[in-house]
Amino acid sequence: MEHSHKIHIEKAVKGYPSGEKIEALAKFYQNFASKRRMEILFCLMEGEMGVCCIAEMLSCEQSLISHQLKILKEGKLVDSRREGKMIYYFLADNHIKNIVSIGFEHLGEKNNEKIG
Amino acid sequence: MEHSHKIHIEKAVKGYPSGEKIEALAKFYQNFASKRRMEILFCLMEGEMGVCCIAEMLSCEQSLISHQLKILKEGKLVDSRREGKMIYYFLADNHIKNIVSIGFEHLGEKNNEKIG
DNA sequence: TTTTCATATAAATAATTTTTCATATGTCGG
DNA sequence: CCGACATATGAAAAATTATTTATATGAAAA
Repeated sequence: MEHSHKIHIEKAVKGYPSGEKIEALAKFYQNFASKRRMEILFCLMEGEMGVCCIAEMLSCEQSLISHQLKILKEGKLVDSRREGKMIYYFLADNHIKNIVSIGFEHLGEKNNEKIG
Repeated sequence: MEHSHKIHIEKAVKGYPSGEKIEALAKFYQNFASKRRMEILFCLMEGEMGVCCIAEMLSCEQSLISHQLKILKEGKLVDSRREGKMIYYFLADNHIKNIVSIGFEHLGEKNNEKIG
């Protein structure tokens, strides 16, 4: 569980997946494919946060954030809990953080135009 | 270089990135966020392939494939080389394969509704 | 129970993306 | 050079997604 990802990866790519799987995968990545949602995900990286707080941080309308949170929740990237009137959202699992980070790493490397 | 991704990940997530970086990241993931493009990427997983061959495999128009390949190329996910009249496309680097695979893994785990 | 605050939702509009269709470009064989 | 094939491209149409606006829901406080 602590060894390199490589092993899993090799396995995952074997063969040509079904149309359904490919579609699901594209849909999954769609969640990460908007600036707004990515910003929301970054807000939640440090821990849970209420809707209006997110809206403030990103200086945009509450209903917009609600809409995007709904998408993220349907995609199981985030989950929420209620506490009084407030509803706190949080990342659904560590994978999400990792996936964001791997993209981040990738862009970093591209920008550094690595020589090695 | 062969040890777990974890270390990089932790580092990558520290702090709140600039709007530009977040936008770039979202744009990067956008490449993976369409069924069509994901299919193309899977076509190229095994090796390079010509445009018309991809179009045949995915049974859709050549110009559609060209358009999508252009997007993928601009995003540096793929690159191409000419050989006579044909133009062969291939994945730009291993990262791409890995990112697809990690999403794949993730969906797999979700579907298995892991207990552990 | 009325008001207020936090959030959700529905419907309309705006913006973006995907697909198609027609045509252009580049390469090869003759 | 010409015709045929592989690919690219531009512009219009179709489809999808994001944003706004207005309103609804639900919990708490008065």
